[in-house]
Amino acid sequence: MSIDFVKIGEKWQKRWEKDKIFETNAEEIKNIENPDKFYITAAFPYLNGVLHAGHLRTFTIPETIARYQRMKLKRVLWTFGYHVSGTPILGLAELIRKRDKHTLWAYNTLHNIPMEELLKLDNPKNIVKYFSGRATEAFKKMGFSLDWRRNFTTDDGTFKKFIEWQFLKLKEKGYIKKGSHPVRYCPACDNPVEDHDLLEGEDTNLVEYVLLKFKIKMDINGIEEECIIPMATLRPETIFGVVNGWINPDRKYVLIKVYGEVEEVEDGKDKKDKKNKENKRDEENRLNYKGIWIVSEEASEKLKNQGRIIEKIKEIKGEELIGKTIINPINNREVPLYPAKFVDTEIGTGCVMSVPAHAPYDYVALRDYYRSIGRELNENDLISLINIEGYGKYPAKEIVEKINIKSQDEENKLEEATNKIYKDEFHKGILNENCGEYSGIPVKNVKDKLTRDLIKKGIAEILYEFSDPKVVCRCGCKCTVKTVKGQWFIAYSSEEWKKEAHKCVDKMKFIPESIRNEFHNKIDWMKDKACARRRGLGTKLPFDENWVIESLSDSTIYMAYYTIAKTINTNNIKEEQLLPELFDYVFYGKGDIVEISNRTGIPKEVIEEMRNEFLYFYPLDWRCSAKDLVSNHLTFMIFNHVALFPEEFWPKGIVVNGYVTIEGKKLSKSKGPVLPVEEVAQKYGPDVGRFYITTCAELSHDADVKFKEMDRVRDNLNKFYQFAVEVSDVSSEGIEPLEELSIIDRWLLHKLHKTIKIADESYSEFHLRKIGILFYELIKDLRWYKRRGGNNKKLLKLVAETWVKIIAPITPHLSEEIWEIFNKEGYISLESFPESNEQYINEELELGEEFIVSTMEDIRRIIEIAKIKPKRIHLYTAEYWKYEVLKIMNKNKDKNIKEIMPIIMKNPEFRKYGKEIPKLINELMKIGIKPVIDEVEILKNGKTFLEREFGCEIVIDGEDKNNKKRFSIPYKVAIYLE
RNA sequence: GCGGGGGUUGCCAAGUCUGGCCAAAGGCGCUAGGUUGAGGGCCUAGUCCCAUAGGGGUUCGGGGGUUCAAAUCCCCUCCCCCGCACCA
Repeated sequence: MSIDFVKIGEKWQKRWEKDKIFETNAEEIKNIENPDKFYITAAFPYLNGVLHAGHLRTFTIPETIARYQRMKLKRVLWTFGYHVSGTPILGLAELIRKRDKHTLWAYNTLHNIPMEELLKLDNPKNIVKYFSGRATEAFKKMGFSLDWRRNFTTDDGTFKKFIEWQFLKLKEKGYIKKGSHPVRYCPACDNPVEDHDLLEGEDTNLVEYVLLKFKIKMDINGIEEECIIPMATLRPETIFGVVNGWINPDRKYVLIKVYGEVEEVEDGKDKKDKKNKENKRDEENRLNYKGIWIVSEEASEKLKNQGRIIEKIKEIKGEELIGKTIINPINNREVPLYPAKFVDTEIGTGCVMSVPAHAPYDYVALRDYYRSIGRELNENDLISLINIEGYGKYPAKEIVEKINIKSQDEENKLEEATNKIYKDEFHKGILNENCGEYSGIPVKNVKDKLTRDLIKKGIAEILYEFSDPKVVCRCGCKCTVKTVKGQWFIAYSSEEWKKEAHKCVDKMKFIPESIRNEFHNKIDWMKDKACARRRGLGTKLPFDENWVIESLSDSTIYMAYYTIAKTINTNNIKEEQLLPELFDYVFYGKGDIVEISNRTGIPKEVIEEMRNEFLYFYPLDWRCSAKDLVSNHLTFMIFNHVALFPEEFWPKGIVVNGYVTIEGKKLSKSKGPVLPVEEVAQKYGPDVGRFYITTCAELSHDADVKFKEMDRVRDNLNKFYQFAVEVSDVSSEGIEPLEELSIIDRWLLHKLHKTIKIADESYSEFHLRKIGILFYELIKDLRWYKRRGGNNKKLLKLVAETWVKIIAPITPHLSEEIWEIFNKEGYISLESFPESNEQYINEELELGEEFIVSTMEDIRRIIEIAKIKPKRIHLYTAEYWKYEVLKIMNKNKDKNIKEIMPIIMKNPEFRKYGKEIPKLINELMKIGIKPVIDEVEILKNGKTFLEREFGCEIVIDGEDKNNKKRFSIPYKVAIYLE
């Protein structure tokens, strides 16, 4: 007879729902400092598919903890919303509308959507509706104890009002900025390209080239004009060592007039001016003339894409530039332009500066060039700018000679040499006396500062380039880097904001603790984040309706919205009523409630309820998520909280779990496996799924779902059920007083109370795997108890009653079912967690059983090796003085052997065993320093048991046969088989 | 490159913070026995090598060190995974 986990799942879910036992309301606040509440959330799911095994793991963790805290009699707020902002849902709708074959296949088979239903999902609205329905279904089928009145999607009008309020506040605080921003762009599609729209080059990064504006005199229409020849480099510090420039003589270069746009500075105050600024005539005036530039033809396109307006004057061939003099803007040094074929005009500007002291390419190219004009390159031609340990003044020269590079054609060798030199110089190099005010600064620290300084002086600019030129859009066209103008940013780079965020991280709790540091690092790394996009679902920026708030930016403080969502939803409050003043009152207590009530048309009491819900449940106690959100969402959450809420409402803790794979395979929404949550519920039943997913791996580790192991979980839960059924008709009332219980009963009671204690701690530390281990231990203990002859029905019932509560947070349906079988009143979900009683905890009982086990193992071992079938087994406990030694060791646990030895030897009684003592101590160390137990008593008590086990007579401390007794030490009896 | 996490006995996976009960939990697989008379079953024992009395030997990516004692602490080194953003 076994239990149907699916059936009991449905049974109890129906009852819970009918009785609304998981709906939570704030209490009238008595003590804001320490209310009896517990507020936990998980990062809500993005709904472009069904919930999968990864969601199951991340969400079951807080679900279990919520149930545990409820049993600790806290008022628990635990609910879910759905994330639908951004472009993926739009993209999915598009694919379904186009009847994309792969998409239809994936959603039909992997996400389990009937084709008829699937074909209707050709617009975002239907997708949101469909998947939110499926998600809700999945949560319910897994028995999640959620307050559904607080559910919403990020596309709901009411939620959008909340986000508008958030962004207005951020702007007021000066954390919203406007600027330009480089993006990956497809010229054919005329659109920014997202990761999933790429055919090739997903791993490509943007690299910042520094353009150093060298001067050059050029003849234009008969007039000599001063032009700019921008040298592109990744190592701006080498500007101090330039001895010439390189031009590819065979390629096309252009002379262009370059204008930069004056950045519009948005300080949030001059909204009235804004309209004027957009006026065309004004735009002309905002152009900033930057002179005539000479760059490769390809580079001129890039400049155009990256915020410069250009006007072409004429084209020339590279060779026309050869031999001309260019002027280094940092020191006005005049150097010549030489030809070099290695110059790739597709990279940078097609103009390269030559630093032969530190760049192997330059060194070899210059040597080649000099040789072609009949002279030899020597050290006087080089300018050293970096001192580096292990190298002389001219590292490039050194390495070229060392690995014997003969000419520019030896590209592999040159590449190798360059990598080596760059790496060494970057990590170990220090700028030398040729670098003016920068001398003495390590290379690795100088780049940013120098670049900033040079830009400020007007002698440098930035040009973005892909780290790998092969970036191809889905349409087949090569992508470029384009600067988006007028982009809105959240100013996460702000130093004071970072300071607050660090402070918050310092105060928070983290599980695992090691991620705390990751948050600190991430905060330091934060740059301004583009927070709005041209398309996608979500909220429009309240102050610029051309932009939609980007999806990671509209989900940073929504936990605050959960607290009031119930009031908004149940009172059917309309979005128009949710004015910013209302949120100001609810979250800040600002403004006059009567006035706000009049303005919004929301009754005063309702507003007060919202205020109270927020005050009661905030701050958030725990935020749960998988580890992929650490570097984005979770960090943003911290930033936004510290910006928008006073310190007492900052989040208190973050829990991060690892990923999930299925039979070793990564999850994939489009390729599988997915393992929809509903499938787990239907195939295994909710409790089996919940137990497995919370206990199959350590929290922070990745978990690999193995179906076979899930079967085992089902078997073990079933075993527990059988055990409960067996004792269901006895009462746990009237168990004998402790002194009258048998050793093995006392042992079981000890184990039970110790387990409660450990389970309690484990739950509060999110150590759910431990609960699983304890559960398996219980099964093992019960087996041992029976084997040892234990059969106290009342006690067994007590164990069952206690354990059914201990695992209730993980297997609530099974627990309810057993609770009902036990004829208990009410729901176990609302019962209180068992409490451990110290009076039953006695470690010696456990040591005693371990002693029996190890004795049995020893006997069995001897039987096996000696191949004897004993007629009689003699057991000898150790001589008295050996226990005395162990006692001394127990008293001096903190001391090492060297220190203990003299303490023992101080006692003259032990001196006569002088030679034996060090050996004994060593052996005892091996066994471990355990308290002395009454071994004779324990053996006597277990005699019958041992005789049954071995099928022969056991003699304890009888006649010393074969002189065995002397080998006995504490915890290790001497054995003689007869 | 920067930042983070890892490498344990056939496999999965504890142990590492707080050195000694660590030849190293637990699970899977495998082997033997029992129970049962078939059907994902239960129980017991074994599963690095050697050993006819509980012993010995070699192990925890590799190398070195500290210590009476190291999977655990320190130094060096090799390998694997993840993140580096505007994308959820």
